[in-house]
This record gives sequence, structure tokens and C-alpha cells, in this order.
Amino acid sequence: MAKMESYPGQIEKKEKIIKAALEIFSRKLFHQVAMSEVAAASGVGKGTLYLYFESKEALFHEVIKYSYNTYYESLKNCLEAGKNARDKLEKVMEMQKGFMQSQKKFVYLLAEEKLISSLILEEEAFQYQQKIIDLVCQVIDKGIEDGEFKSMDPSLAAKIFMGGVAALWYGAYVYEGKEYQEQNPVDEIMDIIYSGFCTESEQ
Amino acid sequence: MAKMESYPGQIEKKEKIIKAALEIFSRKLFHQVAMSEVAAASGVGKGTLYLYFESKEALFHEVIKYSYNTYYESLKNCLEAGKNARDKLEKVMEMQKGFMQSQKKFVYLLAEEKLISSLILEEEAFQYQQKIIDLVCQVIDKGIEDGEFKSMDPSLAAKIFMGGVAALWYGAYVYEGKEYQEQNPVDEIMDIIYSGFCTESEQ
Amino acid sequence: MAKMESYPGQIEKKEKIIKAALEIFSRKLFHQVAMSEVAAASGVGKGTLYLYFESKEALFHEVIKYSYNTYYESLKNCLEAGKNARDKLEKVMEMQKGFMQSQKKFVYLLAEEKLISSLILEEEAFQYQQKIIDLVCQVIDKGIEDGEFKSMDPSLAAKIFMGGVAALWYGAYVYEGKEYQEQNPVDEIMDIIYSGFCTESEQ
Amino acid sequence: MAKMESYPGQIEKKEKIIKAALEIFSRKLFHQVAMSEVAAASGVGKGTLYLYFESKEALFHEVIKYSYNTYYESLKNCLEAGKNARDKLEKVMEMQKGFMQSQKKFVYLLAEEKLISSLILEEEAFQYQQKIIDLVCQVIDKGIEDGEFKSMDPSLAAKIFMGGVAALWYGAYVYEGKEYQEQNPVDEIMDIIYSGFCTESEQ
DNA sequence: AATGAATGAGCATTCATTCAT
DNA sequence: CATGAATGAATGCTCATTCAT
Repeated sequence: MAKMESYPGQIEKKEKIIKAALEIFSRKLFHQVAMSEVAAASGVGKGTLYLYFESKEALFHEVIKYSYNTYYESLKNCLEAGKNARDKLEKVMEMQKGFMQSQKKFVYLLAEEKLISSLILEEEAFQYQQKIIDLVCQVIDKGIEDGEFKSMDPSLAAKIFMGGVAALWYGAYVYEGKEYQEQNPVDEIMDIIYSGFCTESEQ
Repeated sequence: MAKMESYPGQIEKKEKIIKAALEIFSRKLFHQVAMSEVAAASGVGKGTLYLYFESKEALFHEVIKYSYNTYYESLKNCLEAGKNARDKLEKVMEMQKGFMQSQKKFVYLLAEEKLISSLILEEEAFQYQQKIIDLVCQVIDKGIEDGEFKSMDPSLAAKIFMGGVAALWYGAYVYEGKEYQEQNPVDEIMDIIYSGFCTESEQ
Repeated sequence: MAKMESYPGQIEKKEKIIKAALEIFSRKLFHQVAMSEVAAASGVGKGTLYLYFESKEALFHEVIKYSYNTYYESLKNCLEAGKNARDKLEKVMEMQKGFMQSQKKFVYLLAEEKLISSLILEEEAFQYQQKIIDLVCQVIDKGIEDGEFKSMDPSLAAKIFMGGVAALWYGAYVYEGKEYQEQNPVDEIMDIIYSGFCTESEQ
Repeated sequence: MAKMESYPGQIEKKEKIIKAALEIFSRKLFHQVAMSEVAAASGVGKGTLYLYFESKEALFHEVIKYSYNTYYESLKNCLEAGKNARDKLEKVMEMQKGFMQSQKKFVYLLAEEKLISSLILEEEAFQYQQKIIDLVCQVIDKGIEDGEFKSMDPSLAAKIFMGGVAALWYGAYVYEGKEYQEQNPVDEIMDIIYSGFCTESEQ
């Protein structure tokens, strides 16, 4: 850990490797990715990988971390940019739509990562997810405080929101090209989430 | 020629294998599972596996199919049992809560399956997902017709609902034991989905 | 050995298996032939093979024996049919030409058999070869006695004759269809063997 | 991509492997040889084999090629060394006698190679054989031109000669130690081939 | 006697990791 | 620091053989 601290200019090499690895890990399962492939794609020798990462699993671990951070930053930007709670959530939806198209890799990684509990310390994965939910949670909380949202468990709402949205773009990804996805209009989705399923009269 | 005939009267053995495999594939990644392990867990010889399944991938494929069917049946039962649309959806939520606890394996499988598009014909995977969404979609459609739900795109709503719900139990699974999950009270969740995020006054 | 003596009507089954096996062993290497394949081709169950033959190697052994005998009989017929020594040898050549076309399998078997010294007792293989050479040897010996052939080591001559002839049809087989083989005119070949390479004047 | 580059300066290792493999392939059938055995005999790791050869079949293929080349060179040397046609052929006979004793492996390989048409491109095998026959053919042709040999089809004569000779040493090998082989006196054999079977008076 | 479902030993091949250069 | 040749553990799959029916 403390070993490979930070020769300037070495950080870039490490990042170069991570980026190349991300690209590859995103298209294949962990066990289908060969270290030699990562080395080739990074433009370094196979042995070099082991100067920067203790093992294949460690490399994968760092790729996950990197992806989470990237995602987290995007999310934060969205939430900061929005004028009010609803606007913030809408921006998140838009972001994910784009994210899924440009960074589909991430989707894969997240899905697989969930499976590799022996690779990435569960604790850590938990914290990443938690951080993401927390961010949304705060926004919702604020929305409630401001009277924009009704009173509800903000954590629950955050999960439902993120899950619902994820389902839309996840599906859109998986069956990529097969159909619609454009027909997932943010307005309509937002309306469903915002005012719920019930008829107004029933409220 | 007709090598993989599925010996008559041996269906139980085939199912026995599938069930043992499900158990194992759910705890590890595809490539971490050894056929010898599946054989041992099934109580059959290694060679026997190949009497019933052409290859490891074929076995995995059948496990997925089996899981989808199991899930599909559960879902259908829930939706048939419910008195009205809202009740049906609530039953689905309850079911998933239980499903996630008894059949967590399925969660894993689905996640991985998405990644192994070369293993399970994409087309087929698409159809399974579609069938599930369709089932929920029909219920929501009926709900709209009956004036129970407001007018909205039922397919969109179905995806949001399933995604939101999935996020809840998915999370609950992944961080298993770590916390709450009991704190995901169906009532509260249903309320959020049912009447949305917004304050009533805003409607 | 003495175990499976001879139920009438069982001999045919044994022979049926040997013939089917011959056909298959002739087209593939020993290890590429599956017992199940032999069983299917023989029209018997896999287990049945083991009632008649102790093992795959034993079966192969018997196939070799059968082939040698078939060949030996053909050879004997030729040699008996010929009017004089030269005529007898010519008949052998004709026979082999035909043999090679109809029974190419035998060629394969002989070649492989040489390699499987652990399968067929060397001693036995030696005796088969010896019997064949002896047959030719006797004819040559008689030819010498009758003044038809010059005085020479009949065994040596037999080997040269059989080898030379074998080379012709062996090649013809291996490159089958690729070229000539018809251009191997018995007359011409016989002339070379009969009067040798040298110019007459040199004699 | 260019995976099988044949590392520079590693040609010796490649040859070392080929030689060890030759030794082993000569004593057993292709399918009885384990790659681990070849590795052990070569003094390299199992994985290393695959750095130099794409597969077991590819290795076998190269062993055959190597053997043919070795044989071909020996043959060429004999033919170049002889003073005249007859002398050249005698030298070939001597060579094969020795070859068979020191390189008996080759015999095995050739026999098996004929059987594995799927392993070594038939076309290639054909060319090797052809090259060998051609070499002898040329010598015979020259012998005819020079009036040393009578007028005859040189290709036919070459095949008969090579076949006859092969039969002598082939047999000698197979029943190795069992008897004679010394009794195959070059002079006597040559006499038979040279002046043929017939009595001089008959000419 | 005849069968064929079940078995497990056996083997080719891959790939993460090391270490000599 | 960087490399990539060498390694051997690990695993999917085949097939001769057995044995319960």
C-alpha cells in the first residue's frame, strides 16, 4: 500500500493503466480479461503492471474505485447544478441517460463488482453505494424541508429513485439497439416519480 | 447424433443438477465454478453432467432459464392473488422481499447473466425480461383502466416500479446482514410509489 | 481367452463386430475411435462389446488378426493360381493393386499396428509378417529350383519384392487421387524386378 | 496477434523441444504422448511448449518436418558421395541400415504420420515424399543416361528401390534384435536389385 | 446374454505471477 | 524502473469400462 507512493509522472502511468483496464474490464468478465491484454492496451510490459498493482484483483479493485469516483463526481455535479430538488433529480436522470451511452462500461463493472465480494472488500463497496445514495438522500431531504417534496423517508425515496432510473437505462443498455430507449422521456418518467401512480382524485 | 436426448425418467436428475448448480453459480462467478464442484454438489459423477448438459455454458444457460421461470411463476402468483392493482403491486414487493432472502442466488445470476451475452442468447434474455415487465405492465394497464392509477405509460411505470423495488432488495442483499433491510417497510415504499414525491398541495 | 468359446450364432456377432471395427479403425487412429462408435456401427450395445472382447486393445488385436488372415488368404490364392513363379508374383502385384483400392483400410491398420507394440504382442506380429514373407519365399525358392529365377537368397528377394510392391501401392493410396497410380503398370514393374536395373550388356 | 513469433535466439530451445519430442513420439502413438511428458523430457515447463508451438498437433507437425529434413539431408549426402549410380544407391542402402539403427524413431514417425492426415497437411506430406523419390529418381535417370542402367521408368524404379530397401530395414527394426538383420548383406541385395530375379540365360 | 447410464482418470491448454536481465 | 520468457496450477471435457437391470 504505502509502497507505491507517488513519483510524479508515475501517477499518470498508473492512471493510464487503470483507464485501459476499465475499457477492457467493461467489455468482458473478470476472468476473461488477461493481464497481458491489459498490459498491451496500456502500452506497458506485463511485469510493469505488478509494479503498480499487487495483483489482478487489486487492479480490478482500483478500476472499480476509479469508476465509482467518476460516477460520484458526475452525480455531484448534477445535484449541484439543479435549481431545486426536482430539477436536481431531473438532471441526474439526464446524466444517467448519457452516462449509460458513453460509459456503459460502468454499468458492467457495477454489475460484476456486486458479484465479486471476495475481490472488493464488501465494506468498501457498501460505502461507495452508500455515498451515492446519501448524496441523493440529502437532496431529497432538502426537498422535503423546503416543502417541495412531501414528508417521507428520504433514504427510501433515494433508493427507489435511483433504482427506478437505473432500471430504465440498464434495460436500455442491455437490449441496446433493440428498441425504443429514446421513448423513455425524462418528463414522463419524472412525472410518474413525482406525482406517483395514483389518480389525483384518490389522493 | 441425438446425443443430448434428456433421458426419459431422468428429469429429476437433471433438475437435481440444476438446483445444485444454481446454488453454486449464485455464490461465485461463472469462471470460479468448477464442473467437478457442481458434480460433487449434485451427487453425481463429473461425466454425468455431460450426459445432461452439453457444456458448462449450456448448464449455466439452463440454470438461468430455471431461475427466470421460478421467478416468473412467483410473480404471476402475486399478481393473480392481489385484489386490485395496488394490492397486486404490494404483493410483488412482499414477494421480492422474501425471494431475495430465500433465493438470493437469483439476484446474482441475473446480474451475471447480463454480462454473459455470449452465453445466453441475447434475444432470449431480452424475452425473459420482457415477459416479466409485460406481466407488471398488464396489471398497471388494468389499474389505469379501472381508474385506480392515473393515465401514464404503463411500460415506463412497470420499469420504474420493478427497478425501484429491485434496488431495495438488491441493496438489502448485497450488504446482507449489515443493516436495516427490515426498515424497508412495504407500506412506506408503496406510499412513495403510489402518491409520488411531491407534496399533495402541489398536485 | 478360453472363456468366450463359441455359442453358435455368437461367432457371427463377434465377426460382425470385427468387421465394423475394421471399417472404423481403418479410417482413424486407434485413439480416435470410440467404443461407442464401434458399438453403434456393429448394431450392438456398448456393454456387449465387452462380452466378446476384453478391452479396446483386445478388439483391435483381433481386427489386426482378422486383417492379416484376409490378406494371407488372398496372397495364398494368388500364389496358387499362378502358372509359374513369375506369373505368381505378377498375380500378387495385381492383387495388391486391387487390395489397396478395396481394402485400403488394411494398409492403415498395418502401419498403425507396427506402432502399437504394446497392443499386439510383438511376437505375434512378427509371426504374421513372417508367414507372409515365407509364402512368397517359397514361391521364389521354387522359381530358383526350376531355373526360372537365378540363384539368390529367396528370403531377401521376397522382402525386396514385397517392399517394392508395397511402396507402389502404399504411395498410391496415401496420395490417393492426387495422381498417376494407374501409371504403375504391372508389366513395367515386373520387368524392373525381373531383369533388374542394369543394362543387359553389363551382365 | 503475432503470438507464435519464435523468439529470437531461442531457436536452440525450440530445437531442444523438437528433439525431445521426436524421441517420445517415436516410442508411442500420438495420443499416448502427454504434453507434460514432452515438457519434462525437454527440461522446460509445460507452458513453455505453448510459447513455441501452437498446439500438440503443431508440435507433432514440426517433429515430422524435422525428421523429413534430417532424412532428406542424409539421403542427399549419400547420393552426392557416390561415384556412379550404382554406388550411390549402395550408399543409400548403407545409410538406411544405419539410419534405422540410430534413428529408428523416424520409421515410427513416418508410419504414424501417414495416418494423421488431418495433422499434417496431406499436400505437405505428399511433397516430402515426392522430394525424396525425386532425389533417387534423378540419380537413376542419370544412370540410364550414362548407360549404367537400362532404359526404364526412373520414377517407378525409384519407388521400387526405396520400397524394397525400406522393407528390409523396416522389418529389421520392428523385430529388432529378434534376428538376422546383419544377414541383409548390401552386396547381395544390390545384386538382386541390379540384375533382377531372372536367370541370365533368360535375358 | 444384452444394455446403456454412470463414472472418474487423464490430458490439452490457459494465464496470473515471478524473476533474471 | 521495465520487461517478457518461463512456469505450473487449475479446469473443461472425453471415453474406456463397469454394473444394475
